[in-house]
Amino acid sequence: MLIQIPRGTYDVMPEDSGVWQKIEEVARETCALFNYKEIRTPIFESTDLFQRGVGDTTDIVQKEMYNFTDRGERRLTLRPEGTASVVRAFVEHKLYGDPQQPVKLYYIGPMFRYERPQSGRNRQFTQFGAEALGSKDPAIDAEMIALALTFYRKLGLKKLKLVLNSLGDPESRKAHRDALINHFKPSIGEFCSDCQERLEKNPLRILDCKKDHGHPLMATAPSIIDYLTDEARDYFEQVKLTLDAIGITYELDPTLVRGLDYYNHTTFEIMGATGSAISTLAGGGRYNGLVSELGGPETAGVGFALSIERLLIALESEGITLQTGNQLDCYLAAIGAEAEKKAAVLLHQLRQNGIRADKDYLGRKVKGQFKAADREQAAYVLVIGDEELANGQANVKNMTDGSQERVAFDEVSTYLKNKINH
RNA sequence: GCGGUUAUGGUGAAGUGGUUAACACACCGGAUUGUGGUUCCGGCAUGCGUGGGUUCGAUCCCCACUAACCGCCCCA
Repeated sequence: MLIQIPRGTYDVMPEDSGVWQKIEEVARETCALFNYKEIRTPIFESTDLFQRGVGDTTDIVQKEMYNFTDRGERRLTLRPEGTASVVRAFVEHKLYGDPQQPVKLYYIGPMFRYERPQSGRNRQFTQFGAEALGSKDPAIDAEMIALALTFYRKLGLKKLKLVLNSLGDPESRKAHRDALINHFKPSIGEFCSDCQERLEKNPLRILDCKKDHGHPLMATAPSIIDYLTDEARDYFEQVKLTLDAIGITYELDPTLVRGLDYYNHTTFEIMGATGSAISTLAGGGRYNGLVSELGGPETAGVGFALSIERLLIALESEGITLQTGNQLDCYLAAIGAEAEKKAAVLLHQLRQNGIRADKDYLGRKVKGQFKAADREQAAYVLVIGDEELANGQANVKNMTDGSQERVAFDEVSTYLKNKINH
């Protein structure tokens, strides 16, 4: 039996890789615009990093990690997300001592979670994320959001919705958590089994439940907003004011909870238009305790991550086709053995002059060579036969309008360079 | 981890318990002895996800497995 690709993974085939390259290019462009520098960290890390960073009680750590032991008995994990690694590197390389503060970083790369695959959910998926470490200015929370939105808009997405919430500082969170437990506990028997479990583990999640969302206690549940300390409330106000000032609209959702333990204060999600149930394109927020949790000095941090796979779904459902520009400039069609030799030489010359060129290697007839040129969307076809060899000129055909011209072999490169703009 | 649907060539898909598994697109060749995107003609699955079983015989019936898709949970 044929060996198949592992479950939940996929190949990006040549016909699609141009789109991926384009997306990555726009991501890098956007980061340059916002002055974020790339960081590349390993694809696997110590299991401990994620247990401590992401949080031991999260679903990610409890059931979705790809863990393995290497030959040296080290406990390692394929990274399920990017922030923990970035913070680890930040601490390990003592970037908190860098004169350039805050430290603004981005990454693009594969992440791994053991999950049941479905639309927009894979076991290996690709995240583009950014992190700003070392500043607790609410304006940088807004910058993070602006970066993600700018990236999406550059790609042409229009149907975007920003959802915003604040989880407050640890003090606020604790007060709210206690309030939730008190609110639901007396009648928890009326809720689904999942919610009963959530009561002690993570009462916030009860508010997310789809089964019980009609229960009267849902509407009257205490909102985190009411439990924010003055300081946390003021911080959140500043974030909103900054967003208002730069014209970014948002929707407040006090039930917006993120799945990773490290979040506090601002959390946000960007939703997009997708055909199916999953519409969260990006998620992020502030994680002020994480750096010290991982052994660094008390350092503030904000970040987001977005999935390229989900972005592709959103692009498709908005009917956007990215321009990739992988077309060939020139295809050489040769007739006869002598012409074949000449074509090989010309081909090399064209390429050295920066012209994307190719020729036939299957001994096809002229017609077949033209078909091949057509498939490659070649802008020009250079025909070389006995006649051309005799007078030292190639027959250059413009494939768009069908016109043909004779051009001396020596001038072909210059001729084509003038016609092609890239 | 749970539930539903599905699995035939490069692609989309029809089909039957029994000699050659429709059709369309794509591809290859020819008509057009040196010119693509139009037209016409021809070629193109010893094979119907994998492994078992029932049967004289299975792509079609039964079981298991695997995978994909959709939903739940959760998330990007």
